Order: sequence, then structure tokens, then C-alpha cells
Amino acid sequence: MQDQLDVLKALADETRLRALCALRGGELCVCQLIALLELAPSTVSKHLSILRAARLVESRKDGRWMYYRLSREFRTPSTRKLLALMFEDFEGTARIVEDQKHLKAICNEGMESVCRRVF
Amino acid sequence: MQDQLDVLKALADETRLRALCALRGGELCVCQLIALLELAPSTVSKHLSILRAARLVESRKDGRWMYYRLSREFRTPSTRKLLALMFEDFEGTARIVEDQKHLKAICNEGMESVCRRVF
DNA sequence: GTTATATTTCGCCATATAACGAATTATTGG
DNA sequence: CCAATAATTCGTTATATGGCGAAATATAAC
Repeated sequence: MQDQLDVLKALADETRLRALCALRGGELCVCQLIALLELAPSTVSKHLSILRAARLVESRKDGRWMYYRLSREFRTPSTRKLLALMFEDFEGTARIVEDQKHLKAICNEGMESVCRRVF
Repeated sequence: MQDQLDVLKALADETRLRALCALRGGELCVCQLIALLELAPSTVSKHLSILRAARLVESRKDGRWMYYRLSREFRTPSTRKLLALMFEDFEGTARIVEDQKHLKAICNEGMESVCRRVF
């Protein structure tokens, strides 16, 4: 029960929902998520570790960069459906639409520049 | 967005999940929920008010007794699906199975007796 | 090997949340 | 009306959570 509860707790936070929505478009580097969420690196890192502990995201390291993406395999079969519903529900809310524009700009900026900016 | 977030926050608590699962079998009096959850009346009342604020449950008053049930209409269409998934996920977990037995005993006991016991 | 860079971990603070008991409200029964 | 009962609201306390900056870690660049 704790595992499923961890998933729900992970979802019950606006910042983490925004991060998950952002990852729908594909993997992102931590610095890009920092730029998107406009929070301290340590704060974003903590949120990502909570999402990972709930197995909603997974990460891969590439040199100095750490990339996060939505998990391919979830803890329970219904978690995938849960996420799909979540996305359906939040798709189109002002914040998420805003984030999508913002993220597009961040991706165009190039990672080197984003990193220099946020650290 | 806050509305949907309130739903997720309401779901991200073991006690409230147990209450929701218990209500699947039909409406229950507050005193029965107090007996099931084994928490102070004021605590249970607070949890129920959180569930109601998220529009996951609704209540009706019958004399001195207040009955709670799962909402018939949810805030968004997908909330129904969300709850269905939740139930699917928690169905069969040790705690919920235990609660089901416990609730059966509470319902057999009769409300007068339950009320006397928990207050 | 030293320095720079990207990320995480740690320690701290402020706020949010869950629990309780006491006081309050609303309704029934004498 | 007055007492009893069911439930809620209020005030308090302990713990959890989210935020930050500083320190630690890991990798790349020189």
C-alpha cells in the first residue's frame, strides 16, 4: 500500500505535476527543468528524487548531465492509466500551457546557455 | 488547476483512502467511520471535510446523524476514472481487506451501539 | 592534477498537515 | 425548557513538506 501511496503523494504537488507534464515531450536535462520551474537547483533535485522514488521517472547520466524521462515501466499496471488521466486533467490548464511555451524557448536556447544561466 | 490538485491532495492520505474505500459499499454514518478508522471524532470529521471540499464525497443529514457517500457527480469527468483506478490499485491490499471485515462487524453491531462506543 | 561545471546531499527555516481534547452547534427526547 | 447525543469547529502540538544556500560529489576541461 505504501508504494501506491507514494505515487499519489508524488502527484499531489504542483511543481512535480509540472515536471511530469514537461517530460511528456521527451527526456530533459536537470538544468532545463530548473529553468522551467524557476526554483533552486537543490529544490528541483529533491522533487526529481521524489518522483524517482515513486518510480514515475527514471534517469540516465551522460557526462556531467543528468537526463530524466517518464518511466517506461511503472510499479503497477494502473499507474500508467493514472498518469494518462492526470495528463488529460491538467492538459490545457493555464500553468501547463504557459510551461509548454516556456519549455520550447528553453529547448531552443541550447543547454550550455541554460546551464550557465541557472547555476 | 487548484481544483484538480485538491483532488490529488485529498487522495494522498492513507486515512482518506480507507474512508473512500469503505464508502464504496454505500453511505455510512460518521460514527461508523470513526469506529472503522479508530481516530478521534474531530479528526475523522476533518478528513471528511477535506474529501467533501474536493467533491469526492457528499453528505446528507438525517436527524442527529450525518451520512457520507461517494459523490454522484465529480468535478471533472476524469475524476470518476481516477477513483476507479484508485480502487483497483488498493483493492486487495492488507489494510483495505482488514477494513472490509472490520466494517462488516461495525455494520452488524448497529448504529446506536457504535455511537455509544465511539463518543 | 587542478579547476570548472552539473548535480545531489545536508542543514536550516517557514509553512502545511494530521492528530487530539475542549468548546460549540444542532437535533432529539424527556 | 433542559439534558443528552452526534457532529463540527477551534486551539494546540508534533511531524511532514517545500524552499533555500552551503558543502559534497562526480565528471569534463585544461
